[in-house]
Amino acid sequence: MRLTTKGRYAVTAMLDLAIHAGNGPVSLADISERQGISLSYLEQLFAKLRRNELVRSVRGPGGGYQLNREQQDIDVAQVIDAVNESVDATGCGHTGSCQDGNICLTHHLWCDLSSQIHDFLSKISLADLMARKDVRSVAERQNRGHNASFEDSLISAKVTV
Amino acid sequence: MRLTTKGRYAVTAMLDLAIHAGNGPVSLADISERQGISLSYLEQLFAKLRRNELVRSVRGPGGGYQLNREQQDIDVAQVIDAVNESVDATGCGHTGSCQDGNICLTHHLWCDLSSQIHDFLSKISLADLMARKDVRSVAERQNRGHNASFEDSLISAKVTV
DNA sequence: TATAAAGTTGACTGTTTTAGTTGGTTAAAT
DNA sequence: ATTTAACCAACTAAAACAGTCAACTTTATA
Ligand code: FES
Ligand code: FES
Repeated sequence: MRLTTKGRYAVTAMLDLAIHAGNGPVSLADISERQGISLSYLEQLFAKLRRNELVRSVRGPGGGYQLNREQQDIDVAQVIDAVNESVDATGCGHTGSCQDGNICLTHHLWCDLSSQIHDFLSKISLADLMARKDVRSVAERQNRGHNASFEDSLISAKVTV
Repeated sequence: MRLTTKGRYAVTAMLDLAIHAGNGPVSLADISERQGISLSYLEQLFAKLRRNELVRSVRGPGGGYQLNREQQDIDVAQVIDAVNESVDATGCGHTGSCQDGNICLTHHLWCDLSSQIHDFLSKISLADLMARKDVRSVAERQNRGHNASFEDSLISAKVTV
């Protein structure tokens, strides 16, 4: 199993997208600056997120990305799966064959663990994360010194630029 | 976070050790053959397991490794930690500083996930695994064609070779 | 219509980790 | 003395990770 910066970046970026939704599309350049993630790396990640239909893109000036579903309908497991191709703790991809075709001694343990992790992550939506106090305070900090504050972006929702 | 074959091998090997305990020390060569794990790789893993006092070694002919505690006092989390140095899902090592010194947007999420995984794995001991039907049947299969059957090894416990 | 902002794509790179291998050296039992 | 097996250190091939770079397409707007 691998949960590295790739998956973490993806979730962080999606959360950033959720937080700054309402002002039209969010550009990767903005996310890059706010979250400190390489722009080119974000491009790779969003290519996968788009293929998995978690985001949609708007090209051209003023373009960027938007969530393709409601915030409560996107959970963390989906995001990680999209960039990571599975949060699987088994060595056999659930086929039960890492002992020259046979099941190994600990196969069921890793199956259990996998579903444990997946359950936990799939119960957390972007909306849930948005509601957390710690997330909101970090988001506010990140917006200080930028074009718009967090409060602004909440208030000015739907106002065309 | 990383849970790869390294951690899986370690748990599998420890479980093999637990299953074949009672006949005196178990050699890495036996584990290697039964579990299909490279002998040299096992040596590296057991060096770490020994440093973490999960196993003790007996050198010389007839030597090998033994569990250093009761089976119910060794849990899966301890084994993985020993070879992996932490099952940590955060990018900052719990220090809260992967945003140039500051806490990132998703820090708490990864902290929660880390403790979730650790909790799950630390509640499973080698004794628990031994008791599982799927483990016992795999162990029996692995012992067919070898020097001693699983039943034998249970019965002939304490009988010096 | 020209320009610039943005997404899209592919190839490329340095580093780290994995999963080993090779080749020895001790320690203990026969 | 020989054999068995743990111990140890250095090395390696392959993969994954994290990121860069360059070229291209689409589209808003001046
Ligand atoms: S992990 Fe599935 S067979 Fe080993
Ligand atoms: S994961 Fe801890 S600060 Fe980002």
